[in-house]
Formats: sequence, C-alpha cells, structure tokens
Amino acid sequence: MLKEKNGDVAPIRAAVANEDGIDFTLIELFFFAYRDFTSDPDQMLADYGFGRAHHRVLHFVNRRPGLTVAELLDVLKITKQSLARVLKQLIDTGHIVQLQGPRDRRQRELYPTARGRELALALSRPQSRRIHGALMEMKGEGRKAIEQFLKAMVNPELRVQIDADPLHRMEEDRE
Amino acid sequence: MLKEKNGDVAPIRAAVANEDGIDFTLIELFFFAYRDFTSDPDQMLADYGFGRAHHRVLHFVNRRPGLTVAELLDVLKITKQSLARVLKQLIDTGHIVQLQGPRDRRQRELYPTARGRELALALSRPQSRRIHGALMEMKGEGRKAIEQFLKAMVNPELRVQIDADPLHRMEEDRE
DNA sequence: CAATTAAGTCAGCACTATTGACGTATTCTG
DNA sequence: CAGAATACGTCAATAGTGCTGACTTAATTG
Repeated sequence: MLKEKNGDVAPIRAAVANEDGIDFTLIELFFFAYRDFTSDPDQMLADYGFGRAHHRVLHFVNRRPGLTVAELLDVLKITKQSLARVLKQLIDTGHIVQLQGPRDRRQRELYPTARGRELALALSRPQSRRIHGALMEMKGEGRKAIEQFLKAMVNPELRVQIDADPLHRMEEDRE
Repeated sequence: MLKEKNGDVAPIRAAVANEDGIDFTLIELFFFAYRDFTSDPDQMLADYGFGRAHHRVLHFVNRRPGLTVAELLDVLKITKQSLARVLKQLIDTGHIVQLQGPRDRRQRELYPTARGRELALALSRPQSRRIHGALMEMKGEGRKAIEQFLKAMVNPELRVQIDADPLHRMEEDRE
C-alpha cells in the first residue's frame, strides 16, 4: 500500500471526458455566458458604488412596482440583512421609494423613481443587446427555444416566481 | 418646481414594459436559471467548507489537467490573491496536486487527484442532470441551439477559452 | 550578469451573504 | 380587548470571494 494518510495524491493526467454522461461542455458554457452577461452592468454599477445586488433589487422593483419587502426577499432568496443595506442605499440615493401598504400599514411597497427606472433601463440595455445579438447568431425561431430552456432550468417549485409577463400575473400566484 | 434637491422621488406605478426593446423576460430567466443551476453544487460544497470558487478551480483543473497557475488565472479572470486561498485549500485537502513544469521549472502544472476527480464529477452531476432535463422539455434538436446561444453570449475575444472539446484544442490557442 | 517571468505571500479593504437577537408598529385571533 | 403573530428595521458577528499594491524566491532569457 503506497497511499499516504491523506489519500492518493497521484496526478490524473487525462482530461475529463463525458464520464457518467456529464455534459461538461454546456456546464462550462453556462458559466462563461453568465460571467460575461453580468460584466457590462457590473462595470456601470461601480460608478455608483453599487454592486450586483443593487441591480437585482432595482430590476425586480421595476418589474413589479409595489412589491413588498417580504416578497422581494422571497424572489431574491436572500436574507433580510443582506437586503437591508442594499435597499437603504437605493432609497437614500433616490432610486427607490417606499410607500406604506394601503391595506396593511406594516407593509412597505417599493416603487422605482424616475431615476431608478432610468438606471434599471441603462443597466439592462447591454444585457438585452447581448441576448439579441446571440439570438441573431442562431437560426430562425431561437428565442422561443431559449426561453423554454431557461425556464426549464429553474426549480419547478419556483417557476411561479418567473412571471414571464408580469401583466398577466394574478395575486393568487403568491400566498 | 416641486422637485426635491435629491431629485424627483415620485413613485412610478407602472411595471417596465419592453421599453427600448429591452428583453426583460430573458434577462430575468437567465438570472433565475443560473441561480438554480449553481444551487445544487453550492449545497454539496458547504459540506467541505468550500465555496463556488473551489468548484470552478476544480472544474478547470479536471477539464485541462496540467494547466499552469497563470493559465488558470486567465480562464477564471480573477487575481492571483483570490485564487491563492482557494487553490491552497484544494491542495491541502488532496484534491489537486502541483507538478513542476517540465520545460519551465518555475511553472506549476495543476492536476486533479482521484479525490479531486471524484468531487468534480459529483458536483457536476446535478448540473448536468438539470441541463439534460431542461433539454428534454424542449423539442428535438435543442442542444445544438442552446450550445450556439450560450457560446454567442460570451465575449467574442474570450471565445478562444471556451474550448468546447479540450481534446481538439491546440497549444496555440493560448499565448 | 541583469532583466524578466512564474509563483507564492503579506497586509488591508470592499461587497455580498450568512445567523441570531431584538424592538416597534400593526394586524389578527381567541 | 389581550395576546400572538406578522412586517419591517436594526444590531453584532462571521464567512466567502473578490480587489489593489508590494515584496520575495526561483528560474529563465537576453
């Protein structure tokens, strides 16, 4: 037995093939694609002293104005403390405003201001351009296929959040 | 003029439509898809005290055994210091070994051990299963379209890294 | 031999995220 | 109506990942 106590540290010189039928190619592409997809807004955000978290908050508040804090936490899947700082900064800089909930006054409904709307659009513009360009490089009816694929990548129990068209979403989707 | 010094903080109550032709639907889906795509390995990694960065290093060392540190930095687009901590942990735990470069002895070629190979496979298994499941939900020849799309999402100047099939990549792709 | 390069390391910092605890206002329930 | 539950905000402490800049060692290159 030539094994060390910490296990066999002999180098494996062969690259992973598609062992066990694992699709390393698409896994890797998904990583690269997302890395570059987020790089454009990340650069802009740096000018504001913001990070990626600010973008996400801004995005969903623009997508679903009137969101409550609890709903936002649910969509982002982060904790209250993680959101707190980011949200406070966006409010302090006049990108988002809070209104007391009309039915339940404990709630704070979140709305973008004109400035917040503009920033959200500016951040999304290069991302949309990148997506549009990628679709152009494909043949014909690509967009539908991509939408289907991405939606199918999301955990089934979370697909209610997806809300491809917010205008068609009813209140009952949430609980 | 009713504007405050910090700008107009009037709430915008309308959800963003596809203003300026921005495809918010796909932007949002890409976010959700990637979030869930990384959630499975993230949970496993927690058992080892590792994070997502460890996974990425492990992935590329398994994909291209013999990578040097400099090449790895170039692929990951992070700094030496960011890599240092993560790489050291993977070496200390016997997942990766370093061999002195045969031509240039300053270089350290990185190889997975059996343990490192196993962990890389284990981490990628749920991701590949998710991708495979998503492709199944689409019609017929979806995989090719998805590969095309994801590749097109990557910055053109970085596509040389992509290396869809490492066995076909020649040394000249790097500099 | 001098300059450059590959790698490792140190110190300090920023951002995002975590858990747990606690306070306050409001609403719901028995 | 009193007490429980809820929505939100905040505090303290911690972790993981990333950054910049500076420095050392060893090896290669000119």
